[in-house]
Amino acid sequence: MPRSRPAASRPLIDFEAPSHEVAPRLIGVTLLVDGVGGRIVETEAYDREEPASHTFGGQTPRNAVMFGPAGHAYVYRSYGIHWCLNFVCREAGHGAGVLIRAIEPTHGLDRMRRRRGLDDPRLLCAGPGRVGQALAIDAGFNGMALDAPPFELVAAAEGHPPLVVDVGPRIGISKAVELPWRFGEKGSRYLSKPFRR
DNA sequence: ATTTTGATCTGCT
DNA sequence: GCAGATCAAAATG
Repeated sequence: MPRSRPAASRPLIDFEAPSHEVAPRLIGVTLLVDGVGGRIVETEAYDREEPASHTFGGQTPRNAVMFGPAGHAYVYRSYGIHWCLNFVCREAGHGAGVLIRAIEPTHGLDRMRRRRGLDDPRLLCAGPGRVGQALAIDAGFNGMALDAPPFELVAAAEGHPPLVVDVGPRIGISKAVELPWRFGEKGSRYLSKPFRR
């Protein structure tokens, strides 16, 4: 009698899917970089077909990784200051990804506090630039595979009550504002901004 | 409580 | 030149 296949033998997330489908599935998943991180509580989807995406105008040196295979990290510099982390989605050549916007810190709080120069856990990873600083992301992570160290993704534990995902418009963009491609854990105190309705 | 400003990178016009 | 998938400190009401 074959026993059921261990969950670890199957990829945790199918990144070869549209980013607006991958983004909500990432909510509740634990993201660790060198053992530091926590539960993803906020994401945004971006896609080549849509003008808010870095890939909208085609491939450039900066966004080249997003045109590569899914399941890799796309890291970009935001406003000249911050490093932001994305997960590449869809088939190679498409140009789609999910921006990691906020994390509920659970692992390596001390290291995150040192990197951020802050104590309040609610401010450690509440925003894409803050996530980058807390996890010590920089250009060297661009293009790295997400299924190998230093990255680690851990499935969400089944919660009681079960996890509910809020949906809304993306933040900080001026084009394609109508797309409801921001996702977050309902009621989380670790979001970059609350969800309205 | 809301607005402004500085940080100063990347790609487009 | 300038706008942008941002954040924090400073100025202002």
